[in-house]
Amino acid sequence: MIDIKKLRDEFETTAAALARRGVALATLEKARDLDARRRSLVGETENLKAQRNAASKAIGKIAKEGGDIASAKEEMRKVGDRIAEIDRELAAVEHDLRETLLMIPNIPAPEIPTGMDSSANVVVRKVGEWKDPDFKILDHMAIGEKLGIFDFPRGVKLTGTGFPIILGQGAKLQRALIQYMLDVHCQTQGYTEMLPPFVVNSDSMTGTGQLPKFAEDLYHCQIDDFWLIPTAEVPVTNYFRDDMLQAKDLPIKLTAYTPCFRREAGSAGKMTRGMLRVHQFDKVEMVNFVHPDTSFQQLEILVKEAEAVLTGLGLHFRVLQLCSGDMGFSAAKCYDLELWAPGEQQWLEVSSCSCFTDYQARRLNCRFKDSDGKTKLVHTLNGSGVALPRLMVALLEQHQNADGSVTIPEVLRPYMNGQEKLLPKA
RNA sequence: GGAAGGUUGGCGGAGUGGUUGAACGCGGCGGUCUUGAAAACCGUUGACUCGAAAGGGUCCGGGGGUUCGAAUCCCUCACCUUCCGCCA
Repeated sequence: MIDIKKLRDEFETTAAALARRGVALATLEKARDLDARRRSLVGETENLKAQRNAASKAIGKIAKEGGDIASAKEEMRKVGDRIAEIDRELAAVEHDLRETLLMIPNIPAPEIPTGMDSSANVVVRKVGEWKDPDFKILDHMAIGEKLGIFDFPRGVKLTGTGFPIILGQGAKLQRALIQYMLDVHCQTQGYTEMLPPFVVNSDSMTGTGQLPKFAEDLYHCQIDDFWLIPTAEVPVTNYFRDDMLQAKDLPIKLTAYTPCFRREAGSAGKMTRGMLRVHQFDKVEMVNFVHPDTSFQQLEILVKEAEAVLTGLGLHFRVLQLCSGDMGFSAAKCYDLELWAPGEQQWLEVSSCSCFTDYQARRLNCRFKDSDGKTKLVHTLNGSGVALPRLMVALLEQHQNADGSVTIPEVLRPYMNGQEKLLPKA
């Protein structure tokens, strides 16, 4: 949620900044007007309450002295009725205002490029290198077939399309990758591991911004009003919802492995081949709670932390800075990491690292006591570190050999009983 | 699932209808002392919100109710603890 004071005091500049993300002026004007109405009602009801409080105090005194309080009580009852009336209207206005504010995305950082879609994103750097080998490159589906590590048809039988089954040495590789990534984050980057619930309530989904706007992308358990998490960001970030942190504890860096569940309602037919876009996948996520003065610096660090995973695996990738229109709803600034998939001949997004400034924290009501004694909102960041299916795709395709085997990166071998290659089935 | 008790500020913990926004302790902040630190002592210290300010309002797990007036009484929901039942 953006700061309503920004709309109050700096309407023009805020509107201009949000226009870069395609926010309609009318929405902002509605919020501004509701805010004005709200403040006027607050003034009215508070005056009456002050009056009532004073009168009640006096009534108490008179009653103690045995005086007559009947008429005063009657008068205050009327005041009470009026207060209730105003408060009802106030509650309605506040509800509308909140709903409106929840539909407004974060204000983009000034330095990010303007654009409505991915075509305006900027390649910041490429890391590692890729040279096509002198044998015919296979895509991950063909490699998976040779290795016998995927079963898509039976995934459809069990659940439906988009729920692949990973088998044997593939499953083992997946498990090794998860453990490797968590160890990188926890042992060398100062993270604390968390194993959170994979199902959360509506308050949590609202805290991180999935609700109310993106309900159709989520799986919902109606009976309990629970939601399957689309990313570990949801439970991990909500860990500190309605919390008061201390300045000396910041930054707090948490990482979690979880499965992620996404309906991908708007993406039917797009890039649905194999493992490229699925409804359930595994991911390791990093979440930072930081001091507001350091958040954009921390974002640069966070990107490097995600990159370290890919570099360690010897993979070629690029770093994109997203333009205003391509960023997630809550982000002020965002980098994507994309792995090269030679078999697909395309770049695959495996990580998105975002700085949310105070946008999430305001929704979450996550504050901290600064060293100057003031209470402030923390800034939150998160980044994938990283998503597994596409990592698996790129790894298979980049590390494939002429004989159909796939070389296992050295850093993973300790997690795979020393195994050096994935071997084709006999 | 059944029964009983509980939920108060950053933390612990008083408080059962009228100067209680809340005693007391811890922690935090400022100071005295000290070469420095610790200890001790003194002072200070809730959040949110309206207001230019003065000042006002709201908040004692969530929601609703009674009352002129509720942390205090009633209803309801959630959570925690203990006991019983069931179960991986």
